[in-house]
Amino acid sequence: MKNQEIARIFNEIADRLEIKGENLFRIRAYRRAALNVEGLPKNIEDVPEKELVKVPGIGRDLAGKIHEYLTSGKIQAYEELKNEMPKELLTLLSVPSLGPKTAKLLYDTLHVESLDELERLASEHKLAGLPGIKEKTEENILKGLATLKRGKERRPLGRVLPLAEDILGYLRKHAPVNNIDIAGSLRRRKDTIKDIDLLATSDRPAEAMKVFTRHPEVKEILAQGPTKSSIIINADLQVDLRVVPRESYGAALVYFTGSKAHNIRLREMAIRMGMKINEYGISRESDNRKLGGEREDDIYRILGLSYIPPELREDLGEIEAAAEGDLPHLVMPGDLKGDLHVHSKWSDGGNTFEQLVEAARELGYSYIAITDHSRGLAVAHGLTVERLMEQKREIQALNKKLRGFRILHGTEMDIRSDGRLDFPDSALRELDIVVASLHSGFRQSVQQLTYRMVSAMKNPYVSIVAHPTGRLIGERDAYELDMDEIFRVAGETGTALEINASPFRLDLNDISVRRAKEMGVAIVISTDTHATDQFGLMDYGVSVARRGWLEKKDILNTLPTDLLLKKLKPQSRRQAPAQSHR
DNA sequence: GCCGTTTTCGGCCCGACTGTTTTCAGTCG
Repeated sequence: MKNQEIARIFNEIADRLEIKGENLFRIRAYRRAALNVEGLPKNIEDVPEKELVKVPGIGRDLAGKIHEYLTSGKIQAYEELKNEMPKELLTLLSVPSLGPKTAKLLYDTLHVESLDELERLASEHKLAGLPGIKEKTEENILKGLATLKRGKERRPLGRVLPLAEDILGYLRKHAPVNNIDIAGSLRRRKDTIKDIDLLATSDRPAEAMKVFTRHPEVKEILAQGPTKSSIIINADLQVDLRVVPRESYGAALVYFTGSKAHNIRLREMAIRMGMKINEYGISRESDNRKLGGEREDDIYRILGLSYIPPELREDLGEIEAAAEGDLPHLVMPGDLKGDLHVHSKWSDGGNTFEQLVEAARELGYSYIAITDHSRGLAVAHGLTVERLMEQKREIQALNKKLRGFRILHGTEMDIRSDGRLDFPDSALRELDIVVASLHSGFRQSVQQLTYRMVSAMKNPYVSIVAHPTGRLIGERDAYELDMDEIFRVAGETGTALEINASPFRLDLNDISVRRAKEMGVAIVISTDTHATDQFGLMDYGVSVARRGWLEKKDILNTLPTDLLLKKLKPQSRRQAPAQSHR
């Protein structure tokens, strides 16, 4: 998949141009193009050269550069840029408070090109005296370096959201705020989060800020003004609070929810229509008359757009769709009728069937699939065929006692490193549902890994592939897979792909989900629950689905039990299986 | 470098805060 490679190159070109002090709009053009190429729901290699200019933010020049890269593997202009300054210099931009101007200044005057050098010079006070730099700036650079070292990586959504909700609760209780909400990428439910943005209205903003900066978890106050303050909490996470007048709350929510690219598009639209948008509202340019801004919907309505849910606000086609009235009706948490990936005490889960059923019923589900590990996964007490059949009898007996609820009997079957499956077809035939997944050989070649997945999907009994790319956020990258081939075979064989809702997986991710939908692949959202309290993770999976533009109808486990079983492969269980695949 | 209901030139989102500044530049979101 070249989309990411091209996006990375465009971003690096933007970084380099920024340090060179090039035209800011040219730089922005590269960044916007990078975003759009990365978020493109298609493999860029499949886009004909002439169609490239139809991608938003791609004009004749960038289309040429993309074509050049796809055909020759290089971009001449990029190669030339690379010769102008060392790559390490770009790492300076990752230091908070240090931007392109300072990076250029440091490089030009002191030839600083690495973080180590920067740290040495700053701590020896060799920077003070340069134009615009004094002691305080040195201090801030050292602080920024420390922040960077602590690992200011983006954190998994599932780690950050609970922290944000705690702070929100605290402020609701102790600060004089009227409205208060989470904004930023957290509200858009991105899978990783850099900081927490909060937005509030208050009759006593100064006091609200005081309460905020005295939160018991505050480690450091970065900035404190009458309308905006920033703190670092003990979890080493930045939290910003912004206070706006009540009549501006909606406009400010749009503004601080972002994304930046989405906002820029909205503003450009407004300008074309003779209006202006800022965080205080939307107004007419000619006489400055304010047209709206108290409610978020005002902004979209006045621009002639339908309301765009936060998860879609990435400038990846949602504005065009909203203008056409073509936005998807995104799936909602309440649409899910059951969970199709659940572990019990029989393998590495913590609960009995009865406990799992009780917890699932409390969520309003009408089914769960018990999918304990297969024998190959000995560390997780994988089941042998005999145990699997014993489990089947127990589930059948329990199902007879249940009213309005059904346990589906399944397995999370290991796909072995040579592509063979861990259970024979004669065993799989006995199950309601077969979830297949990889647990080993992650470093194999793209061809071998793809072959294993494809082999599994071609088996007539394999209904779902779980956590298809194997990524663990912040710990392990996705396997090297030919995703287009995976999607193609999934569509062809009617195998569903899973959005694993564990916040450390969220796999498939948003971009893949959207691609999968384009290619006609059915999706399920499952929690991979190992203990009853993990059923609640489903909402994270729903967030991914929403960011991937999925509607209720795109997701199999929004169906009632009978329809689900009809849609799941194999569609007719009584038919004799085709020649089994090994 | 992109883009067009001001369309092939001349615009391009906008404001808060900080630190360095006598009025503003840099960074951030």
